[in-house]
Amino acid sequence: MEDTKLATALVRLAHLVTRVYAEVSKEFELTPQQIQLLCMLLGGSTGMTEMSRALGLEKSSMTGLVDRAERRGVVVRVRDQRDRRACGIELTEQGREIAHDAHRKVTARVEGLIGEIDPGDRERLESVLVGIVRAPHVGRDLPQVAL
Amino acid sequence: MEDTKLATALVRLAHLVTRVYAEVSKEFELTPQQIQLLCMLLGGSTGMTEMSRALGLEKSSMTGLVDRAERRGVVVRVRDQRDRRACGIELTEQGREIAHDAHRKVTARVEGLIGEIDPGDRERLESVLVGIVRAPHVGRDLPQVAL
DNA sequence: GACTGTAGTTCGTAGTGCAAACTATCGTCA
DNA sequence: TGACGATAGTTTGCACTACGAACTACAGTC
Repeated sequence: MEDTKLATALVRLAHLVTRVYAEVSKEFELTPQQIQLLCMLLGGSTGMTEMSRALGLEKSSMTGLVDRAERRGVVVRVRDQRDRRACGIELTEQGREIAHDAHRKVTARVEGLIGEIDPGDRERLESVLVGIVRAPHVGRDLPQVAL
Repeated sequence: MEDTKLATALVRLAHLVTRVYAEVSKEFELTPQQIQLLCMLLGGSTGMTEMSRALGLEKSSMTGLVDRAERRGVVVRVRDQRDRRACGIELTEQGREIAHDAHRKVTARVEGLIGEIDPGDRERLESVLVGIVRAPHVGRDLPQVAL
């Protein structure tokens, strides 16, 4: 009988946030994965391999993801001059706008989920969560500008 | 410049939990959706429509999900005697075991993520999170035995 | 210049999720 | 009783996600 209530609440909360994410994505007629890609790119453009590590995907999965995002005009592949095998993924103007808007909307709605809470509780929650999210075994492969 | 740090941390947490969920699912050679279905059924068997509402899916999506779960021998469809259109979804013995194990593993690993925190903080957090997860605009369509 | 490693892509497969159209049954009301 | 609208599930076609294995093309090295 471990103390499992907190973990359970966190899991449920995560599911909730995932739904918010999905709903916001739909507003832009993009998938959550595509939106995540865009938000990640706000932290700067990267190559396919690096991005696939950041997203926790096989690189073969990246190809399709970027293909579809490119078809929608939100990113472009830019051939690397020094290494002609590699290419960078970059946001288009439209992609950047969407990324910002989506980021704003998601955080706003998640704030809405949280609702009114005691400022002290908020701070405590914040520090605990930031601690979790920054944990070493976690951070390695984790996004910089996640969302 | 709203206070967005907490929301951002929550979004990242959601992504983390999603990964944990995916990793645990893989240990059972099932998909996260299938595991979620099983965990939900721990709260009692239901019909397709009710479950689709609980999972936030169209009922047409449920058909396939249950088909595949049934093929893997973790659930069965049981024709309703009173209403011959309807059918209940029930866990098989194997399904129930997997559901319990997966539930345990997920909560254990999420507990691991949380790490050491002050017992007072823990209680505080618990009550805050439970409050959020139970919020009215949320609970309506939400799982009972979520995870 | 051959060799090994790395960056991305291609292909086949399984699964997710939707919307629209459909089947079968239920409950009601005339 | 028999027509009718509502409800429970299924089917179909589509777009997307994700994987692993095999592949192409280039890079760096010995």
